[in-house]
Amino acid sequence: MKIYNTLTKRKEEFRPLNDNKVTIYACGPTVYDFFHVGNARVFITFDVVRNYLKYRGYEVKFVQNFTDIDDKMIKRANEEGVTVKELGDRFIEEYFKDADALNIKRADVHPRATEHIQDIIEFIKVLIEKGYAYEVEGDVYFAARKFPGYGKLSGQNLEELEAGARVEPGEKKKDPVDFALWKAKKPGEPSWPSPWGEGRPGWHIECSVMAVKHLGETIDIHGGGPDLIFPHHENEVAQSEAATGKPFARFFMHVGYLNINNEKMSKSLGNFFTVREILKEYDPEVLRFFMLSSHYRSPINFSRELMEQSKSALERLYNALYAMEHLQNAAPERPLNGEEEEYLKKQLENKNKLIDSMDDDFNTAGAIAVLFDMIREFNVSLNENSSREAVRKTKEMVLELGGVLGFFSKFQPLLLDEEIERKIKEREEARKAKNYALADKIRDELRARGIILEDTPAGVRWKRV
RNA sequence: GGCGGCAUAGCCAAGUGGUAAGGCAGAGGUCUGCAAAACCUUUAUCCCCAGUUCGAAUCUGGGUGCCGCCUCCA
Repeated sequence: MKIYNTLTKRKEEFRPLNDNKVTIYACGPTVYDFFHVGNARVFITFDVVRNYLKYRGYEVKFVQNFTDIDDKMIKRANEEGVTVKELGDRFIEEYFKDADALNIKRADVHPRATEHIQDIIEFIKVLIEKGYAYEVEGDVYFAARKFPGYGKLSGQNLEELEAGARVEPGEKKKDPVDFALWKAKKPGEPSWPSPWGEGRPGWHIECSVMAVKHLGETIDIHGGGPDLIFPHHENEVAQSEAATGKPFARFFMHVGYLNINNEKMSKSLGNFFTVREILKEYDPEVLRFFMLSSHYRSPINFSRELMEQSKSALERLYNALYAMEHLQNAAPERPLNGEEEEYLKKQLENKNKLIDSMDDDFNTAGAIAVLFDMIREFNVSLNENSSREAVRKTKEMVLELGGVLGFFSKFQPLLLDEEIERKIKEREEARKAKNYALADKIRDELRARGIILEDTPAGVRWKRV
């Protein structure tokens, strides 16, 4: 399979470093607030990457961190009158609520920066020993110029960077392009003891340290949002490779921006949506569908109109699934006939098409299109006279492939409620007796309870809203 | 100023040399007690210009437009 690598700016054939084991580190959220739809895009993308690699037979170890100490954390904690620790605990909990709703599976490890302070200190010590970092009055900086490959990820060179770089008041860098590994304590900030005095880690160092600790010195895939390319990932590469002398990440994957009205989402523009807000109005799976209906590297525009489109499209998929469920009960149990053999062969070709799409740098948009091809094929080819076997196999296939994309989590094929079952029968009686007033009343009643009835030539069929 | 990306139907979106997938919306039709679902039909020469080629949405050059990074940001 091929993956686009930000390091080389090309699609490259992906092979893990160690036989079939894949290590992935994705930069997670800073836990000072609910996460927004832009974050969600990254999390959903990596969820699919991970699912798909597993589906293709790889053994995946996936790590996603929580940044729980930085300027934003400190600022927000002060505003809310809580400790940084309390703030982090709270929004990690909230992260999981939203992530679970979106059917984003837990990482194998969710390391927190504050739980790796000792590792961070050790790492910085190594950098100082090797001459890549220096201490100034309790701060420690990485000397970017000492690392020969600095700029290779973002395609910047030091001269250009220097022109745009700035030195914050209070910073004691020797060179504007240097960046902080350790920051001396300021009044009112949480701090930890270190060889350079009380202080806290800089932002970039945590990811290097935690990636190396949990996944090893060279990881297969590293990624995150597009704005992490520079400086975050650039700095990670420099630190890590300076310390270990080994390539840090073999593949860098960066997700495209999620824009609002074609503009980058930002708080100052007031076009900022948290997932929590969106989920009040839309099913989480609609949001996931929306995200995956474009390629992960393309910028996408978030809007209500597009959410509505996604909602309708997803519904078409679910309709087919419920139709399969219905046929699986209604269709006769008998061996496949020639036509059905042919049909399944076509569906198998579709499945391979879907895999080809995904093999090509996780082309989820292409994969979704194939899903629609599959259900059209089903709608056209199978009915209540078809072999149950053909229906069952179709359903398994669609569920399996949709599952890789994280869809169909709310597909509930069983009608568990006896009362509803009774109502459906009652309505059938009424219809036979041409008592349509009663029949429609029952249908409305059930609709209000989330069950939609559809009359088909093969009898009544139901689905959930 | 430096670096990079994008431009495909009303909307969204695949396709990166062989004659335009898929979804949403619209129109017409079939089926139907009604409704829904489904199916059928219908809607594009791919921003513009020039070039390479037997052949280009796909490659090259130029132009136009939009966006992003270079500073905390997913």
